[in-house]
Amino acid sequence: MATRTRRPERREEPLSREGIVEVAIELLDATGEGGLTFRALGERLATGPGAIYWHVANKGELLGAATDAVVAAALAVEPAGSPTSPQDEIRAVALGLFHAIDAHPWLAAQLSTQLSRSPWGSVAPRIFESIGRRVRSLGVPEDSWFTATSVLVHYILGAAGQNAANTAHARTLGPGANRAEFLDAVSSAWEELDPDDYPFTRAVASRLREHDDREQFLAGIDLALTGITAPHPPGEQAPTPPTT
Amino acid sequence: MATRTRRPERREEPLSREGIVEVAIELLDATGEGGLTFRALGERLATGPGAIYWHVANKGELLGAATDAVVAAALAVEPAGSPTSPQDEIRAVALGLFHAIDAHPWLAAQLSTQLSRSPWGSVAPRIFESIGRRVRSLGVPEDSWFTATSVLVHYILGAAGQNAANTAHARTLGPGANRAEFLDAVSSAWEELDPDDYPFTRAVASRLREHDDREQFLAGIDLALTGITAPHPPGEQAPTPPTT
DNA sequence: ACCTGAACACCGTTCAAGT
DNA sequence: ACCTGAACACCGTTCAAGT
Repeated sequence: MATRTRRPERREEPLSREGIVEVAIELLDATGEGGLTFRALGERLATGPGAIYWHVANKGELLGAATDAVVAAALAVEPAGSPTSPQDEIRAVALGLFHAIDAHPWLAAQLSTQLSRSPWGSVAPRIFESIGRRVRSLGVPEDSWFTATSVLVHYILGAAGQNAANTAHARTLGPGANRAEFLDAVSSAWEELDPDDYPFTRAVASRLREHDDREQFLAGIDLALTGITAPHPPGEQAPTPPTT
Repeated sequence: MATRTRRPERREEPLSREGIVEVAIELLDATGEGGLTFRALGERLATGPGAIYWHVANKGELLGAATDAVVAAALAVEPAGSPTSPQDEIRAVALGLFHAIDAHPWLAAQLSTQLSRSPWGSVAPRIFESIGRRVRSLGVPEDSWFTATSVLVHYILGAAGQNAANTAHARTLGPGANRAEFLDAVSSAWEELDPDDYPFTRAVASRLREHDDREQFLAGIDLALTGITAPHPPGEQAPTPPTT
């Protein structure tokens, strides 16, 4: 859906909103959030900055459309053949978003913007629905649907954003530098914190060094799932049977 | 700590980094992220844009310093007199951040930037330490310290950001409009989604209308705490006794 | 209907010149 | 040491003019 045709170097076809969004994503991937410019975009599309405004209202809308396209693609790859548990499906959806954010680091900031700035847009319901549907299948009481889905979604986006930043930073450390070297640097910085003020952070610093981001991410998902499916959350009633 | 002296209209004292950061926070609160400008800041400080660069390297550093100051203040208010449980302390710290983000809506985006873009800075360790220390007191196995703290921190920042956006949006809806009216609008938008594609989102839409943000936020914290303190997370060993 | 590109009103940042 | 303010190299956005 995102990889239809190579961008037209000389442009035989007229501009289209779809094509503009596609090139915008390429530009964002290649140059980061600051690299998306109406002038740079115009250059890649062999036109001026003004032409784009015929198809897109402003930069915010363009970023929103790019975000929606990437998220829709990431959430579309779920049809696993064999029947799976809701837990496994939630892990799969979470990993889909994890990889999308890793492949498009600009997505992390964009997603928080979309979720908070325009919850009525298409991005928020898409993610919410994808996770929430499985939460419902988990058999948690209806009272907890919203809370449980919120915890999962916020964790997924936050942790995936963290991971993507690690990947991105590792790249800037040098050509041969990898993620392990970057985590090593952060770990060292944390180990040099004041022992009186930061005992905990110092204690987990070493763990940062050896941790597998994907593994770590899934551990967080499982921890949230444990809370969601626990007999009854503190101060709440016992769960009702599944409603599927 | 943030409200020392009113800004010097004619400036008797020389510029100071501390004073600049203080006025930057005022400007951010009053005009939002887009309103913080070296020119606007210079005007409030009765100077030109160039003068600020003597005390602050660039805009990023200024935003980082503003974020750190607000977060430090929010986390400093924890000395509850009576002895409390780690759970209560985590709730208190979470609420402190919740209110700080509500009072300074620009903080939400800034915090994700700080956490992912500069984990070696002061903001990330501050938050991590404040939550992590209590997680440790909960008696969870050391293996889970990092995961548990991550889940809590990501949820807190994500959900608090969401809440702050609701507050901010409600304000723009009109002078008399309140948060309930805004949530009502989002709720209505969700109820008009396609029933085949968005059954879950439609189902929880009504719940959005009646929900108390603070209550909702704390319910998420409790859900995470349930997962963290559950007998043993799936695929992990049994917890070890507390290490405090 | 769609595109062009100059022009406008901004930015962050630099830097010679001042005190 | 610290400040001033003009200047530079950008932005997003608009809009008369073209096809």
